[in-house]
Amino acid sequence: MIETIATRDQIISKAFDLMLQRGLNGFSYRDISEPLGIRNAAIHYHFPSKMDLICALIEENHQVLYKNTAEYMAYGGRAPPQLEGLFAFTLKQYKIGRPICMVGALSIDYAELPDEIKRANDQFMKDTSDWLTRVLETGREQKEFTFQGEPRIKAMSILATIQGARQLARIYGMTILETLFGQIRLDLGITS
Amino acid sequence: MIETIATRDQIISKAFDLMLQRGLNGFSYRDISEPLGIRNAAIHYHFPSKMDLICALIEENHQVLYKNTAEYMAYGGRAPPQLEGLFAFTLKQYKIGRPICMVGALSIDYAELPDEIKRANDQFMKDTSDWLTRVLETGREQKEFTFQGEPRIKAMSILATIQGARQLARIYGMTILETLFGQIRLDLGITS
DNA sequence: GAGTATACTTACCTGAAAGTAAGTTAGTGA
DNA sequence: TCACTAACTTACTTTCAGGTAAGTATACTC
Repeated sequence: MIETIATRDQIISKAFDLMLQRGLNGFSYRDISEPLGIRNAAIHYHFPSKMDLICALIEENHQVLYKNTAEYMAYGGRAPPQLEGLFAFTLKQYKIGRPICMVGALSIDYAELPDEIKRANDQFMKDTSDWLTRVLETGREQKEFTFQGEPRIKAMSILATIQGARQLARIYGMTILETLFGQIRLDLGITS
Repeated sequence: MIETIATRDQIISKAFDLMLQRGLNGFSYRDISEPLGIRNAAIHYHFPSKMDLICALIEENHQVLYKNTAEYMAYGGRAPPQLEGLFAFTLKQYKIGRPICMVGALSIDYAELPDEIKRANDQFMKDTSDWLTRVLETGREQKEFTFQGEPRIKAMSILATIQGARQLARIYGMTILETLFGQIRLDLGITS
């Protein structure tokens, strides 16, 4: 009994890493079971189908994100440190072997995904862009950021840049992330 | 004999579409052979291994790009229309069922790719970023663009944004592309 | 008209993927 | 202590992936 929860958690942890390294179709049950020293059927016991597993991973993604972003996603305070928190989170994920984000991992097969996963993913995107929109609005009011156009669109643009930067980091390594975060700062008129 | 060239071209054309829809591991020989009414072995005849096919697709990507970009990639002239050419090309590709670019299709498995493919891909990225860097330099000299920092880094940042935008377009549809191109224009101080 | 190369096809192979059904074992509760 | 359940394993199935070997039809060459 006491082992069970640990096994389920180990499966999720391993699958989560694999998903954020290789994407939805880039890993198999074997890639999970072998390193954990269990059988494929043990995974099926906890997650009857692969989609059930993916659903659990999206849930896990929420958990990880909210755990890691609670500090900087808090309302109020200065905007620049909140943006820096997003950059730091992205770099940290890269460093611990999770170079792509869940949205990137899902995007290629998005059309074929079940509605449940789509909804969870859409909610995640909405939460993130809502948060960044508020940060940009706050930063503009506080005269910490300067940018043209609507905060919501600028937020999507920054998220797209980070998405793209993570893809480029597969090719060029981590420095491209730091370089492009620097450009985002410059574009926002952050001088320090 | 006369049919042969057509078959090889049909394989490349079909595989190219599939690659830019589903990525490197998102399609099989069957996905190519069935719609063309040929056998898998016919593909193996023209491309002994899948990697041979991928190499040919990268070559095809060069051809398509240079064919489509000859006008706007020409040296000289005003910078804004050249940038618009890149936006128009990206939108066109999306419309004809090629939502992701070759770099995006390869990036997820980049580490495992043979050196030949890596080199070809790196050269492609270099050509593209060199070109965009020149466009930005020209635009700044002509006082058509305003932006902070080095043109090379700003160019990478724009390419990253487009990459990310294409991913987001899988979820939100084509409008997000146009919206984010609009933001890139605003960020470059293009008012018209 | 015979030989040869090209462009395939048919018929196979091996491996791996997801998934299932039927056992097995250890703890739980009555 | 006996039935029950959770958490597995063993052993299997089906499907599909990439790949190969041997045969065949057509056209091209001498």
